[in-house]
Amino acid sequence: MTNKRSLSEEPRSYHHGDLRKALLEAAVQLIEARGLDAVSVREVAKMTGVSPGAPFRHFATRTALLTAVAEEAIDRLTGEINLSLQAAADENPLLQFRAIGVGFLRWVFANPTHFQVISTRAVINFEGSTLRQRNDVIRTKMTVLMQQAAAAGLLRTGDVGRHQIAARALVYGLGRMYIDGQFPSWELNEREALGESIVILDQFISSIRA
Amino acid sequence: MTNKRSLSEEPRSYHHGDLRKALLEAAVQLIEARGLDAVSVREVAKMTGVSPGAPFRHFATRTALLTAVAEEAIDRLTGEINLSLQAAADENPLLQFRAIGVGFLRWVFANPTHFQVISTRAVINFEGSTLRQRNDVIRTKMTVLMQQAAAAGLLRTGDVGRHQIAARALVYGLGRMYIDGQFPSWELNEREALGESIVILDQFISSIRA
DNA sequence: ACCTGAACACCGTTCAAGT
DNA sequence: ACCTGAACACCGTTCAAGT
Repeated sequence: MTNKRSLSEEPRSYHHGDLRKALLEAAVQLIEARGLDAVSVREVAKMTGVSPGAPFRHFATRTALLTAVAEEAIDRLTGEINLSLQAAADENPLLQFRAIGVGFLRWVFANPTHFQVISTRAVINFEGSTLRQRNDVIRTKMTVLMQQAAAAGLLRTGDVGRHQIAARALVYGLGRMYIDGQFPSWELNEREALGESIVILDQFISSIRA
Repeated sequence: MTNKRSLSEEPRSYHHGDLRKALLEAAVQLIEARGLDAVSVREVAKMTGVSPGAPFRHFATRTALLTAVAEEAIDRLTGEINLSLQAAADENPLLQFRAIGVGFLRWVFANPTHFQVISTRAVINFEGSTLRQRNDVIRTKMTVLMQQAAAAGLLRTGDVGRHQIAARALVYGLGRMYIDGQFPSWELNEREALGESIVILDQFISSIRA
């Protein structure tokens, strides 16, 4: 808040100190308030008090702006998953694997619009960013835990790699069904949705457990 | 093709005979060729050879146009599922339930952009259309089959309703992961994706079978 | 170095006027 | 009844010009 403006003047000039950051914050606000489609570079510029062309000094395209939002978002998602993993640090590998799913679901249901930004490829530049690598960190953890679970004889039958994809598709599907508005169809209101989703995950975990 | 134009004239006038249909076809072409975001009412009008305002005589908004596309799409999806169900007519309820999933996956992997139109609520008017009812037809079938499977002692433990949601979330998640470009992460190329997805579904079905 | 503000080629949507 | 074509208020993006 208190930076480069040399003296006590109104914040009316074109010095934000950190326009980049201000633009990202405005974009997040706009997503939260009016949805992903409502995010226009011009509106974000207006909210930040700069001219329509100014954001392009910091983000080459609208996609680049939203990709930056997605990178922030995936960091927070990873954080939530790590919290959940820590809380399960003393459990067996299968329950740690489950904890990843729980962390994912918690974050998605608490931050639906951020999940939308991460998961909707049309709106971000997944490859030309750090998103793939950040995603891979989580996936690698899942793989390791699944293999440990198999090695420890915790799993029933079936292919381990496919159990892993199934688990991923299950929680991803639950999250997408939520943001795609498919839960009302299933006679679940949104308040129960997270709890139900965790129960469903647990039932899946049970069904693959030895 | 041969209708209201009274005599042999160039099709240059504003009589398409069925402009509504022509607009829908153009929209589908555009989605197929350049993706959902590329669908603008103006472009669809241009492809059909009419003025920018003409489509609004048939579809009140861009959303209404895409909702009509979605209604067509869900009919084809239902058709594919029914085909799959017929092929499994002699099987037990659990395998018929599986057949719904297989039909869904087949259709999604063959028509990814149509699936995107159906599933992306932001772009269509789900409630103000017949989409919910058409969706309910399939869901009701799933519910009936699941209950029959339970009654016939075909299921292992767990809550039947939750197995049903899990199955739905699993195939929905696989479909969305596909159109969201998440399969490369899982070291699956797109050609193998359908086959793998069916194997994963089968593994899930196995895990809930008695 | 960073931002302004005009400009360009697009949008969705409306509506008087034409046939 | 159905379509045209101009108009309005928006877009994303570029770029000379200002500070």
